Amino acid sequence: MPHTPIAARFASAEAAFADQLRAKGLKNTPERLEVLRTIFSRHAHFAIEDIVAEMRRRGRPASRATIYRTLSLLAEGGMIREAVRGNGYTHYEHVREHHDHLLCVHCGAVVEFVSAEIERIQDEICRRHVFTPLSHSHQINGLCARCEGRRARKASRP
Amino acid sequence: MPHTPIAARFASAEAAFADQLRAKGLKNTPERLEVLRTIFSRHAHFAIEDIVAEMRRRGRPASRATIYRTLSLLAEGGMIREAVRGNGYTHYEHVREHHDHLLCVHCGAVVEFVSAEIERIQDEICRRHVFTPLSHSHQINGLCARCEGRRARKASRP
DNA sequence: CCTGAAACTGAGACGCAATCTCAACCATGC
DNA sequence: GCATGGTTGAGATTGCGTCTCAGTTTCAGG
Repeated sequence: MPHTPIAARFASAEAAFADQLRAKGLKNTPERLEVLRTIFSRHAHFAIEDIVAEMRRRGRPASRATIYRTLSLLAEGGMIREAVRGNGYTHYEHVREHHDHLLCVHCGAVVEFVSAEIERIQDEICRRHVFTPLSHSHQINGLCARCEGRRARKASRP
Repeated sequence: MPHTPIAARFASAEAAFADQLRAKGLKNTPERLEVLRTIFSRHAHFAIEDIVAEMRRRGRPASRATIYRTLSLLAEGGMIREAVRGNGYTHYEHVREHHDHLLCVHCGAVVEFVSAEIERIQDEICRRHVFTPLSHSHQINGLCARCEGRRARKASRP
């Protein structure tokens, strides 16, 4: 196993997960480890089906129940989070530095954005409402430059 | 702040809805009108079940299918919008001035908030990405004061 | 007013993501 | 050994939301 940045993050995630499990008196099982590895080895955004498929491909299949359970644990531990809801099922993503999403409703493109200022204001709002934030989703739906251009070119209704 | 002219908005919503239906060659039925009235007569936020229950109480029951269909039409016409997703089912709300939501993941309570500053930053972000915003959802999930207190009390005796 | 084509409704079947159940299965400590 | 207590997976279950289709209603044009 080479010492790349990816491998490093990978290892620390494994360690963090192990700690979390130990702290709760839960067991560090091959299945759980494999879910973690599958997620962190490649996917930035992913749906459950991606994980199911990839684990099967790797010859380490796990049941949906186990994957859902592990995903909950990982989300609890702050290593992944629900990213985008809509269109039927939920997408997750690694937790990296925080960011939000622009979603093109026409072509489905996703652009990430970050705004420290928005984060700050959110905290302020939560304080004002005596509310303990756990997560948030901030998603702007609209048209990316290309799709907007394409639509403008077409004649629009009167 | 002036008192909201509920009756006026009500009438204009009916007219707007009628126009929308006519424009699409759809029919203005008692069921549709009743769904509109039920929504606008009281509910700021509501789930489908609220509408089902209230229409039954009023002696004008409608099937879930009809209600879902009408809700889609109203959303299309911009009179209501999906407000909060999570905890299983979707909440809708009237379209009024814009605002966003705090959702208590424990008891399901919803608090609204507005931030002109956040709106401004969003516009700025869209400009920077040459993105045409159509709608957005901004939702902070966490624990309201009451649920946080309850949890803290419980945690003190594991 | 009629009348018929087209749209609408309701009951229930269905689809589907997510959750739950439970018996068999470890891993660990005594 | 074997008892304890968490884990797994297959499949059942839940529950929101959508779809189907036969019977009903609307409304423009006669």
